[in-house]
Amino acid sequence: MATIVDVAKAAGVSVSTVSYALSGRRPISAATRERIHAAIDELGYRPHAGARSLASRQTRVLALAAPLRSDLYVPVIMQFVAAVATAARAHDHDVLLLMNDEGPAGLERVAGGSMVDAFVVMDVATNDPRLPVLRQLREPTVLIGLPARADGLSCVDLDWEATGRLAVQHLVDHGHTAVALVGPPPAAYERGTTYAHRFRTGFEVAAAEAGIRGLAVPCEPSHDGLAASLARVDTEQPDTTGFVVHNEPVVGTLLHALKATGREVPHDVSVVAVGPHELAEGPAIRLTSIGIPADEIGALAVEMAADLLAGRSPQTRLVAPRLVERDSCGPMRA
Amino acid sequence: MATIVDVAKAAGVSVSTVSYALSGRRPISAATRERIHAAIDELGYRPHAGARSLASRQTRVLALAAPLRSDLYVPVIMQFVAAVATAARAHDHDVLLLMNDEGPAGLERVAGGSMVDAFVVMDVATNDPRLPVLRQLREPTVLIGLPARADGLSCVDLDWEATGRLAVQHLVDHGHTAVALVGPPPAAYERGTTYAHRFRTGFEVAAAEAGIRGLAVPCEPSHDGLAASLARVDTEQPDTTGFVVHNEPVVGTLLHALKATGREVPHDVSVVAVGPHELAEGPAIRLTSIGIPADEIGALAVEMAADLLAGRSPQTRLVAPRLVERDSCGPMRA
DNA sequence: TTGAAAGCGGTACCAT
DNA sequence: ATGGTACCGCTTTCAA
Repeated sequence: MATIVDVAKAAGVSVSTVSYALSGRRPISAATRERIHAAIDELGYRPHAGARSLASRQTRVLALAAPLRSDLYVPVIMQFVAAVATAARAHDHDVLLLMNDEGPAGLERVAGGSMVDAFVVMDVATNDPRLPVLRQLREPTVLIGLPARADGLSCVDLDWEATGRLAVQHLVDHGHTAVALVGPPPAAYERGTTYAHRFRTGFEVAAAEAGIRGLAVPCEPSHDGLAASLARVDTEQPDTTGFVVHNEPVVGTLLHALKATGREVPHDVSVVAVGPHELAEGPAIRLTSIGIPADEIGALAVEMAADLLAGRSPQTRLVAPRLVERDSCGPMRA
Repeated sequence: MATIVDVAKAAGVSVSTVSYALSGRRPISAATRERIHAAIDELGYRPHAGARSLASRQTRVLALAAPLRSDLYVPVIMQFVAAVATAARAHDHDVLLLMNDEGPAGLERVAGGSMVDAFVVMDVATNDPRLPVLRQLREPTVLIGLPARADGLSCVDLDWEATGRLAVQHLVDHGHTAVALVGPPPAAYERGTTYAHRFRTGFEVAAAEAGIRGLAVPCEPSHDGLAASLARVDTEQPDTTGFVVHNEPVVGTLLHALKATGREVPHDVSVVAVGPHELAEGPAIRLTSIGIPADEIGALAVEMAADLLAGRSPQTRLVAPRLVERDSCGPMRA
């Protein structure tokens, strides 16, 4: 492997000049820069990342703590990961992948070893045990999610409460007066995953404000789970005509179950889905849906990490939900 | 941040002694080791990864090149990623995540910068443009997949051909004489993804050897795509009674479509699915399926990378498929 | 505009 | 069993 010394020799300059030519931190004459770049190309020179991080105290690597566990909807997780990785590359950073199951220890290990410049942390719980650790670290953090207390840390997420309200509002606009939320599994609520709670809160608040009935039931992501949840809705609020599904895996199942029980979408009942557009486009009936802007949020997270590295203060940004009308919502049947 | 010098001072020894106490590359008296570890704990010392990699020429980081956006079934990809990350940690390595869309350049960048010790590469195409690059690198590579020529590189994958044969054999055992493969989308075949071809080959060979009819049709992963593929089967081989689905997203759709056209599973037709067990357990009918042992393969990949780093020669390992009988296969109807 | 050289924090060789 | 120290390859101050 060619080193900076080799490049310097080949270009007939000092190593410092090569270094500066690369970093642009001091003016270099065009001619010199020319020769240096020629030498670099010829030798196939690449700076040694370790040496660089040792001398400069920055790694150009971002740690991404992701939940590779799969009680979450995997395609969306993956979209976040891809978005962060892509954005990181656009900022000339690489991504070190941390699995959430390593917990706080993993963060400390990576930070202590000076392996990364900053952290992006996904799947944040209301009182996440990683938060106190992250606050102590020398490296800045961006959370994807919104914990109870975010002081000192940047946060970015979909505005889940607004999302819940938006879903209800859409059904209200269509005249529905009894709506149900088929939500995430009980485990998601218990774990303190903030998005589950915030969405349900938005759902319930909007229903109350609109003066309609709203029933929220959690749902296990399986055929039987959906059947159980739907049965609950049919029992506790039998005249429900508007459904909000915040549980990707059961979307298809719900549609089949509704049809099987003689309810046509959108003639008899309306459905608003929350999830990626593919999910909404997949079924036979194209679903009116609210997307999860994972790409945008992931990119923002990296942007905000860059801001923190540039010395700016932590901030919280909530992305507004956007509803796409398709074919699954109609006026309430008389 | 405490450095090794601080630790040495605190323990009243030389830095080399601290270094050796940590690496275990030379004997240290129990008493000394004791004092050193006490000092380390007290100071919260962590070796600087960059300094270490500079001096030792190894990073304890593994690069994982993963397809983060594609027509592949995301949950399985994720399972591979999780398995590799977990196994890497078990080997005291971290994972640097590379997205396949960076292509060969990404590999060269990371290798050139001495950022990793080895590569694990997913989603390998028959004549993958990354292969020649990987062969040139100083760092060893393990491919998850099986390209046309694997010389110089280690490979690990499910034995897809055996998987295709196993699926057919199971249907043959139940007396079926006309079977159909609902396969991956055309794009997967065109991209030269090796598993798509190998599976179909196994399917076709086994059908031929058993003297039964076998029809393979690709399938777009959507409601309409499945409808089109099923229509093709119904036209070209109307008496088909055995289905093999090698296309996770349409499994549920296929089941509904069969029912909608009056075919009961397993009474009228049998179905063998290829994919994770959750997929097989999800639908109303529990599906007989052949799993994709992503955890095992991911762990093996890391194991094999460790082998290469230890100086052993590249090898190819194909994992045997395992079929789990559930409720979707019955004897052919008379 | 450019060069020389002192670190950065470890590892591992050479001594004792 | 332990210590001293020359690197590893780059960044950045200090000088010119």
